Amino acid sequence: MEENKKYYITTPIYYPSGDFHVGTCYCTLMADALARYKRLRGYDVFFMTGTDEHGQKIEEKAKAKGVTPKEYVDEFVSRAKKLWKLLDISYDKYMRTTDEYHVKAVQKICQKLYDQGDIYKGEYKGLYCTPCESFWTETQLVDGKCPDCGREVKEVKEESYFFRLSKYQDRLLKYYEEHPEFLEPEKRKNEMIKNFFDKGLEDLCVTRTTIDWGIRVPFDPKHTVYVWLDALTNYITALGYTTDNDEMMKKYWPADIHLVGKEIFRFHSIIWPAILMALDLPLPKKIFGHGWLVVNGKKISKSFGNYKEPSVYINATSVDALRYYLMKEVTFGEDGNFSEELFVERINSDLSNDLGNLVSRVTAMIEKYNNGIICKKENLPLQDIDKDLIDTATATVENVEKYMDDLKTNEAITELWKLVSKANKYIDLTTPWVLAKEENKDRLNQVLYNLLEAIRIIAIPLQICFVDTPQKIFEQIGANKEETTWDSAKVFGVLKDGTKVTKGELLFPRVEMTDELFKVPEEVEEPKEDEDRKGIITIDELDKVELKVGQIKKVEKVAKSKKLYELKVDVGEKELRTIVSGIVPYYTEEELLNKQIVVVTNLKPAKLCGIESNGMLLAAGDYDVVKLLVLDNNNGTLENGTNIH
RNA sequence: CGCGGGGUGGAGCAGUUGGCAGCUCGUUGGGCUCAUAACCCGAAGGUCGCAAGUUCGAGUCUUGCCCCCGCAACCA
Repeated sequence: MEENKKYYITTPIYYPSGDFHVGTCYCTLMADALARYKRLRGYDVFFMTGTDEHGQKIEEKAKAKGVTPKEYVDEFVSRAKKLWKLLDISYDKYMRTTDEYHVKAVQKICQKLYDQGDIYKGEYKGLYCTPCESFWTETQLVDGKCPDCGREVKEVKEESYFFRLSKYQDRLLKYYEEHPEFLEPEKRKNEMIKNFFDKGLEDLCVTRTTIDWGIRVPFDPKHTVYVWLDALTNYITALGYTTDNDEMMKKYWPADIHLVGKEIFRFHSIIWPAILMALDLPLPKKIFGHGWLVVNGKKISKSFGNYKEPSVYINATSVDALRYYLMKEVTFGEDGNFSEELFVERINSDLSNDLGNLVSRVTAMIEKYNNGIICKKENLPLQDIDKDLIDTATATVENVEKYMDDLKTNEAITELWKLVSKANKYIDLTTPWVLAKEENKDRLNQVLYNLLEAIRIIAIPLQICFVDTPQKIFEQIGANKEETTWDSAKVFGVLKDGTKVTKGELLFPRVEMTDELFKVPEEVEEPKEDEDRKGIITIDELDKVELKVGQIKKVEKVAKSKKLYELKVDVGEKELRTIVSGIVPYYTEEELLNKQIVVVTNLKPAKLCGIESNGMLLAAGDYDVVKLLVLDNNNGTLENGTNIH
């Protein structure tokens, strides 16, 4: 067993521009599980999470809310901490890039890199939209114009400082080759090499003059430090790097694992190691890029209607249930599917039926047949089924260790459930209720004791994943502290004779899937009020909208697009109107042909995929359902071009 | 030819270095009554997207094609 070993694990520091959803929780929960595992194994764990609080977006968000950037991020951080508390995240430090020590350390790092020539002054060339204050690349432009506002962009040269990333290309590649475990999963490493190294790394722009909300560059204060040197460095500044008090740095660096989402894997696998090389610091041992959660098969997004506050799931079930689902159902490193139906299914079958029911039936029998007292008989012969149970139990923890060390979290959980299943089967094979009837006390007690031991051995590694349940189990089976240590789970026969067992409340009550279960509580609609008021129009304004009966005469798919039809519509004019409409997923060409529909005829023309659209079809629905407003005209009396009031 | 991920029994997934195709749920027949209508045993159900190739042998390697998803674009 490794003595006095340390384990430094980090999540990314989150950017306070959006809301947390189950996907964001996923990363932190997995990091938490790994941290808990290492603590159980006796490691000195330092687990850090936090927020990346500078940058233009924050400035804008704060402005929109009418608060200072600092007030804005403070508010966000307090919400984040509340969520982590709800999820029982066992972080040791919450890192904030606005903290004084970080700001100072980043400045020192910049200065050092500048002094040694790794940062140099250059020119950043880009296409800039002044009203939007944004840079765009050629490919992002729409018809050569700003994709946000449609206005002209101009080429701007901005004085900037660059980090000599290209200088480190060969060293990085060599490092990857010599340390195959450095970047995982392997497919993501390959992606990096293929996408970036094969093309050659370019030097990296690390300062901006257009952003005010950031750390000042010490040798040129009109510049602020851009995200790379500000955010990535948090992993070392939090340990006191560059300060006199750098004991933490000595103790915990290099990090054992940076857990990051696949979208920021690139920064962590290329830029961050290069910065560390420049600072002459050892590299983290592993950077793991996990996948994303999709909800009901789709990316989590408010516009898909599949976004919910994580608390909705927790309040309807339990923290342990959510933690279980994410750890068991998602293959670590791959994308995973979260669906409410599957979530309920897992709770009922795995947690209620298998685990919860096992504890329930065993504790009930001990109370019923032996007044809740454990009777340990040391000298009774073991039958084959006993040996089988004991062998499985004593092997379980070592298998869990093996899988956890390989970051195969779902396999680790599966391993535990093999023992759950074995114990349930053992009850059926030994039929304690028959033994009780036959008054075969010795065998009955032996069987019940074996079952309690199996439960104890299950509950110990369960602490990796669960935060409440293991304690409840320990209380029910009367296990004390020494009987719940990690190593005690490798030994069968730890619980003492005479221990009191108490059947407690159900660990996991079955959950019924209803519409109400995961209902989002009615929100006080704060920002909407203003919009509503703005949304009210007068009858005169309504009259401005010209609605006419139109008939679709010709339908053609727009080749370049997945969603667009080019329609020729008769609205009673000499020529047919060309209208481009994004309803390919909802209607076939045949369905549309000759339909009479409602058309907005005085809408300003717009180009879509190069085709000018002159009007708009009215339709009901959102992303899932779209139904055109089709006119009921079975007599054929309604003429195309008729006004609609 | 923009980049990437994926297509495995009804559903959700696993399949490490190529070697008789697995898991959970669901369905179905039976057993049990200690337990949260829970538990246990048995059964049905797959030409592993399509086609070709390498091989004694391919879900696993190569090539081509089809489809889905994400980024991007766009959603009038």
